[in-house]
Amino acid sequence: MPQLRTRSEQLNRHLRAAPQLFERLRERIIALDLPPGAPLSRVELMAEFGTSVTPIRDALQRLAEEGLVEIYPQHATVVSRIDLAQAAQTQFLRRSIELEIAATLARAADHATFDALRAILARHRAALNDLTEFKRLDMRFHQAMYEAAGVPDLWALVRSRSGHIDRLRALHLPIAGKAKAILRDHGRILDALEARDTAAAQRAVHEHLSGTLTQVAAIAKRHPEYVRQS
Amino acid sequence: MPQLRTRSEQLNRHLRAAPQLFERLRERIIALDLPPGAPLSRVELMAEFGTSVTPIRDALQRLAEEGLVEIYPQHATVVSRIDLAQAAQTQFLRRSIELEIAATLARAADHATFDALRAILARHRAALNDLTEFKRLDMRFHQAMYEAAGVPDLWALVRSRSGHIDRLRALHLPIAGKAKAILRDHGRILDALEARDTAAAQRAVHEHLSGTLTQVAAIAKRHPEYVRQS
DNA sequence: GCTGATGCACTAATGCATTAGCGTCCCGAA
DNA sequence: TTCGGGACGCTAATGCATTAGTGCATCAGC
Repeated sequence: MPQLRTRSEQLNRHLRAAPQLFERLRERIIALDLPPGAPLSRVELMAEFGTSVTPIRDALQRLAEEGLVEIYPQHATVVSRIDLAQAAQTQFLRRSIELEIAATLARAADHATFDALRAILARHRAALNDLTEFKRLDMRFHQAMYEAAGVPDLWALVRSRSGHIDRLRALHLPIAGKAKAILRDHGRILDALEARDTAAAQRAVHEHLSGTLTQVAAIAKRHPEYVRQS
Repeated sequence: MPQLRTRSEQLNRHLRAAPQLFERLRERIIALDLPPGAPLSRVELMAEFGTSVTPIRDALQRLAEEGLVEIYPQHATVVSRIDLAQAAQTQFLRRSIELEIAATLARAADHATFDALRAILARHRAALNDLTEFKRLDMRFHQAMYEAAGVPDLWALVRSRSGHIDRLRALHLPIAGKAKAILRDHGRILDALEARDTAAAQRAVHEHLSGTLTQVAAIAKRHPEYVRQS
């Protein structure tokens, strides 16, 4: 993780062009506002953001490292198609980490940790009808487990690799009862952790993270132009 | 993972300046040829590699994303100190993934996979006295497991995050019998996988990956100037 | 008269703008 | 169907603006 060293760097970070461009483009790609296959013309981006090519190049290179854009040197830069293999590997990654986090917390988490997680879960339950807040607290719950297990950077890692999965989620149809299932899963995980039952906690994590990508086949058929043929 | 699209890109990739600079600098940092704290002056690098600042800037930014250099804007760019917290998190990451890989392979690997792993292990045993080949085959064994489990990109991910650990390894004293312990561990893992004994395979993986960072405290005391004070 | 602090100017290094060079793809003609 | 020319746009080079750190000079206080 690049840390912020000086006070002025903290102030300037949001003034620097390239990171801002990266974030804004990333959001638009993940929201499918920039759909897979869309060309990313540097001259258009120059006009839109009022910068020169250098910050744009930097942002596009970072996006390419996350797999969200593909740069064909000397030819073009386009939004990448959704790579189901990459999405599956990221899901494997996340499941691996969170299973191990569950084992760690079941063994060694203290009361303050459980209190913090319960507090998040309570707020999460209260946000059942506020979709953006619900999503935020969903992530917050997982992030808190990463931090409690001493691996906060791995949360950032998983997030940074989730571009393809996030785009699949954006194509998901809203499923009735999905939110309640999430709350139920989080509650089960927490109960098992507090009971120091490693196996139960891992089962709950496994189940929680297995349901996410059930519709992929249907999505791939509904939007073949969005999915990489491989 | 950025994939190579066109034939000529594959050819030119090794001609492009920035990736070459990145690789060479990375090797020198990991080998401690460029020790923590060493300044990376653009003008010196320009003179040394015969390019302009743009490829150098690209390479340094990629190194910064991997945590191997720290860029203080308008001031300096230096090789980062070894971050023990980051190293521990990377080790957690690797252990998490390989435990899950072990579960996957114990459940579903076929004979061809085991044959391939046994072949690598045999060559590995034969390379007991060739250090560089031994290290190469060590990595090859793990990489083969990632590939067999269907997550080849996660191997690249772990590798790319291993900079701090690799530098710790470079400071390790050679331990008598270390190589034989590695071979024994790999053999145990493979035996358990072939016996479809998930628990035993995971125990073997856990033990194999636990011994790596035993000397950290001693190293931090021997080379305090190399380690980030946190 | 001496010591310490404050302020200003200078140096150095990065981010960004601008420009040149060159490879790739497309399209039309043979 | 194949080959060549041209447009497109990505990489690299060069120059400029901004900013952090440093050192010296000046001034106030003892």
